[in-house]
Amino acid sequence: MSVDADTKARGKREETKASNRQAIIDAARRVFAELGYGATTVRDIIRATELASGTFYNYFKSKEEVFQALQDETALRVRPRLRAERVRAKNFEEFISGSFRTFFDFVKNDHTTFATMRRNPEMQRVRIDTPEVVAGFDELRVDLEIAIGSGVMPDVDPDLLMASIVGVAFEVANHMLARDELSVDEAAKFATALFLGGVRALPKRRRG
Amino acid sequence: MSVDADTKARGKREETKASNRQAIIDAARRVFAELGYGATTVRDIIRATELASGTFYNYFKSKEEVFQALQDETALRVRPRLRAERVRAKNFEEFISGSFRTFFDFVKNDHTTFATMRRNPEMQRVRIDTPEVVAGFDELRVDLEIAIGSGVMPDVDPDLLMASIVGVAFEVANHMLARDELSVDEAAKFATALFLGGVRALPKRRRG
Amino acid sequence: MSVDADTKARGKREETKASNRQAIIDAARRVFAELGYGATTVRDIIRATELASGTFYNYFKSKEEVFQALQDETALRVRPRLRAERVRAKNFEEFISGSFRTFFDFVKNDHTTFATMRRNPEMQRVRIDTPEVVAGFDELRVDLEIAIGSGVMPDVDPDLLMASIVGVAFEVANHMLARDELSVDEAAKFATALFLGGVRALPKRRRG
Amino acid sequence: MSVDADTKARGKREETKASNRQAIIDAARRVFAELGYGATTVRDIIRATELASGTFYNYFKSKEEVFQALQDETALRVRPRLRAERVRAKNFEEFISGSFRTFFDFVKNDHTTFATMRRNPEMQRVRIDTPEVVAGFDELRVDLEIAIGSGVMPDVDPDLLMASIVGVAFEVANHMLARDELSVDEAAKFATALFLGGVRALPKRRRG
DNA sequence: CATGAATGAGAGTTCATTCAT
DNA sequence: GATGAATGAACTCTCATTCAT
Repeated sequence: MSVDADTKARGKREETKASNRQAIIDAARRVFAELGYGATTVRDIIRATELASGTFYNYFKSKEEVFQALQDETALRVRPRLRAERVRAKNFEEFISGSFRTFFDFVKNDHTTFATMRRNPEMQRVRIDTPEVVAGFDELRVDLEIAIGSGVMPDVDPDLLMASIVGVAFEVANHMLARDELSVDEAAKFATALFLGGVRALPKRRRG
Repeated sequence: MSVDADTKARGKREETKASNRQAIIDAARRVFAELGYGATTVRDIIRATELASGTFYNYFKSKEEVFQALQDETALRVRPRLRAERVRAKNFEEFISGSFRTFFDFVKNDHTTFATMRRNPEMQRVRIDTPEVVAGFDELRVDLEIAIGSGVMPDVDPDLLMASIVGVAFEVANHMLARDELSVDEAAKFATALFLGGVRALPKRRRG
Repeated sequence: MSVDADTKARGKREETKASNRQAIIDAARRVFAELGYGATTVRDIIRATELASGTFYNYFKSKEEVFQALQDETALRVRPRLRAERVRAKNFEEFISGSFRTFFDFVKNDHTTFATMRRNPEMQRVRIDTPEVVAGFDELRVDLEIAIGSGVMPDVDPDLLMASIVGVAFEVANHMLARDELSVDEAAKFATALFLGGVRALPKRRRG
Repeated sequence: MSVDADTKARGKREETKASNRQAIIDAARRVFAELGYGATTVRDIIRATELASGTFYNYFKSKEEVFQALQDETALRVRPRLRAERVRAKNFEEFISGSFRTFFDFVKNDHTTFATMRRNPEMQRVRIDTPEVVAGFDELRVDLEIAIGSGVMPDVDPDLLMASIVGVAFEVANHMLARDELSVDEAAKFATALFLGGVRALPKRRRG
């Protein structure tokens, strides 16, 4: 067998492998969105693929692991966009406005993923933040600290500001999905105005 | 056996009946806080009481139901306080500041319940909102609408404002629990300032 | 409900409980005998009872545990008989002869149990000694030591003598079951003669 | 590439083929010794080699088959030694003494194999005799019959004598491994004396 | 012939729920 | 109304085996 053939063989194998992994993640995304995290079983996920039950375990150890992979994948898809937006920002308004607009845009267009975080059959809203998601929060906090350091923003508590932005982002996104007539633009304008007006009024940090 | 004893016995029994229900709820609160909602089983809950497994079903139909009862109990404990605070408010500042202060105060002192929303064994943050909790959000929205109607507050979108308040409240509460040195007072001051400053800047509602 | 009724209720319950446990052990005995230890699954055992699958786990944690219970039950049934025989013995001949006869008798009449130790579908012989069985070996060793101490038997190594008796007992029993024409009496006579003749020739113990 | 290299490659390949089989058997021996027969899976065995899972099936059909191959290999290593010892024997004493000594010697020095028969995770002793091992027993029986035929030994039941010898051999070997201070020599002396003394006392065979 | 991912039967086990006591 | 064992559907996961590469 020539090197070429070998390479091709390897290529085919790894291709299948990657596509199977993706198939499982995609199925998981759909099923989580439909049933909610708690009610979903590993069986539900494989049933939603064309793979055999055992195959799931070649890729993930458990429901938790595939969920995490799913959240991480999502986070890794949004985070660069958000970062780019913040880096490009020339002032605080652009920083805030770009962030919210990008996030709401993503939520509107990647409905399924975000829905996972929201619904289950018992009508309870569930939100789970995986480490990768939390890392995205952290990135925001760091950028806020930089903005404070460079004088673009007043010296407020970056932790609490980050928390507030995240809280507003998720809750408003939720309402946007629930109320169809609310556009990305309106949602972003609302959240941006709240923070532009609010930040000026925030207490300056104690120096510890 | 005297009539007194009989009466006492009857009284005792009804007391037991009520206290069994409470015992289950209390056990559920502890177990949910320890294991997280998803990992908790009905068995775990009864094991944490002195009752037999069958007894559970004299009071609740399922894990979902007891969880709901638990959340409802909590919500019913906070909601009147929050309502009272808002009713007593003579202006928008008192409205906002009283709400946040009351909520953060509750979170700090009723740690366990709020923890349920945060912990699970995989270090992920989980938040579940039951209908009763959502009803509390609704109450806030209604009060916001009243405040807008009476001119105490500018005519902003009450849905989005409510969502923002809720988002900030939960996220900042989370940070308060994570960062021990952050006091209820500081947290409340931060959130209050954000909204006092922010609301003025919010876009006025379109008339539809 | 009167105390009587209470007692009766309790009685019925515990009766069922005990009989279920016994039903599982009996089924296990049959199934192990037929399939051998290795090939037997917990499911095979419950299928051989009229109980539901989950019920098994109210009584035993695993195949190992039920097997042990089974072996122990057996050992506890034979050991007293063997002990009685040895205690009744007025000399070494009666000691040995009574032991072998009792053991072979038991094997012949409790065919099923002993078979468990012998066959599995791959034609391999399997023997598993649980702690309770080993305890029976120990009892024999202690009785041998007593016999040596009282001068009834020469001062040979009781460990090795016990091991030899056990080895001969199991192997000869095996052959007795394989060869139908071999009677308990013949088997016992053979083994007894071997040890009566052999013990005299054994090396005396080194004094350490 | 020269003819030499080609030849070498071919030789290497066949060598590999043979050595793969041996590698599997060796791995099986180690794994069985560690986990016991029942708990060992084919996966455990291949994991203990450097081969891929599919490769296993080029050499063996199942766990049973590799176990059998392993036992056979072992039996084939001991049986010729035992046979040689018995053939060389000039009288009954040498016959018996040589057999036990050889067996105990083997057990002491090939610890691992014998351990398979003894250990399992639950502290129970397990003994499994494969057909090849049983064939070794048979060889002994045939040699006993020859010895009887040639008048070297009294006319006792060769089946039962063989069974007794095997029983004593395995049990005493077990004790030898458990009690470190017991030497091969002492064990062999004990077993030999038992049978030398015992055989004289054994009942003569009925003529059927 | 080696590889190692896919397969899917089936083992072990859990658990909400029922129901005789 | 309390009890707790029985139930059995359904889940998680393993593993021998196959087969495309």
